Amino acid sequence: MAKKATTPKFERIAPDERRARLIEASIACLAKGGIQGFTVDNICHEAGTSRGLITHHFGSKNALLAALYASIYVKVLENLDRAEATPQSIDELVDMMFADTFLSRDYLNVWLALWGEIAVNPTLQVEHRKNYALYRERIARAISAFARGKGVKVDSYDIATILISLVDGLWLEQCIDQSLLSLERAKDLCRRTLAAVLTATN
Amino acid sequence: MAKKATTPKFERIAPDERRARLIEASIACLAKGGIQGFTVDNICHEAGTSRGLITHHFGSKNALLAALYASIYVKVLENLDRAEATPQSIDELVDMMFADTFLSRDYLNVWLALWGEIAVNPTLQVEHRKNYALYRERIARAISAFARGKGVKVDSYDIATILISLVDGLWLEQCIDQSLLSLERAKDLCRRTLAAVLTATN
DNA sequence: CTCACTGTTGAACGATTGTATAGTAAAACG
DNA sequence: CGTTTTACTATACAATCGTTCAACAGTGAG
Repeated sequence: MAKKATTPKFERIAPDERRARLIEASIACLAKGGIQGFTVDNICHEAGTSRGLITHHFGSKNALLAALYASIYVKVLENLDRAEATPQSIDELVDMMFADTFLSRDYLNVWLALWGEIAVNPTLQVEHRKNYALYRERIARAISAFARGKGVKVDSYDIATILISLVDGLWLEQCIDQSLLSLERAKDLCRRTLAAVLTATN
Repeated sequence: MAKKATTPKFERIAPDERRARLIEASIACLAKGGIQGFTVDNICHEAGTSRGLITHHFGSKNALLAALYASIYVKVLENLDRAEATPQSIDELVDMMFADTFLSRDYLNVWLALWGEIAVNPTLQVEHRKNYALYRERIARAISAFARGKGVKVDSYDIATILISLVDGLWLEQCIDQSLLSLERAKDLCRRTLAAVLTATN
């Protein structure tokens, strides 16, 4: 036997990178099995680590869930910023609303689990309040810019709230059963509603 | 010791009645702790029975959840039938949408849990498809009747889909954090949107 | 009253839950 | 190279999970 050329028994990486991987694995588990699939066993198996790492890096499973929520909203806001600042048409505006990766059907169970937790967990509630305000802020700005371009004066915050709720509702119904409502028809109905609301405040 | 006047050790009631009570207890558990609170221990403690009864009356916990879902939708449709057939104003129509007991904040976790299950469980998916169709049917009829009264011609199914989604979305946001959106403001935004959509198709 | 029926109990089962912890090993530093 | 640090593994733990099952007991029929 010459030199020891054995492969390392485990990969030792920076804590931030490990945390990111555990969050990613957790999202996959949530997507697959909802909050019931969000177990230490599932997550660590998905991440390819042993079960001790969640406690080591997050302190508890609940803390991991909170970190997961924060991480998702960071990305949602980033994606929004990457999108065009001022949509030129209602089509563009609606597309922007539906564009986000996290509004894919795969994430239905993720959002359902998070919403359920937010309603119960005070820490997440505070986090949500902040994030939702930021989210609505940007949507309102986009609406405001779009309306100004058309020479229309609107209450952008009200319309942003309507639009967000409508998109959430349509997305939800479409996720739950696509045969009842396709994504394309959901967008269509959204465009139609938005057009009506924008001209009504003319 | 004279006659035996001991209180019975348990209450022996008709299977249907027992099933109803177990479903009621299950709803309470779901409301309190989401799908994580939906455990045999919790449910039977809430219902005041021993743990064997769920298997005996439903076969399994999952079957109980399916029965619960069916039971809720029966009541939702009943409530809708009890409501005025043809709303005379947009206010009445919107009030009708928000009126249902099951759109109380207490039921947020119940719906989140059920939606998560529907998306996964094929049996519930079939059940949902049927129920949602019935639900939309009645909403569409109400819209149609209302519009006819106003002398307006509308595509009542499209508008029903929009209205249901909007109500769901607004209700959701309002449940998750009331400080971001109150119920009264949600109704207000709903009225405004509905009015705009109805006049736009004029 | 006696018997059959069955709604109901409660203990027991193995599997799985989240966390604590002792020990291992990879990487950084001198 | 040797030492220190700490990311990491792996086991153990009590608690709880859903389900099974044998025995109990309330109720109506005969």
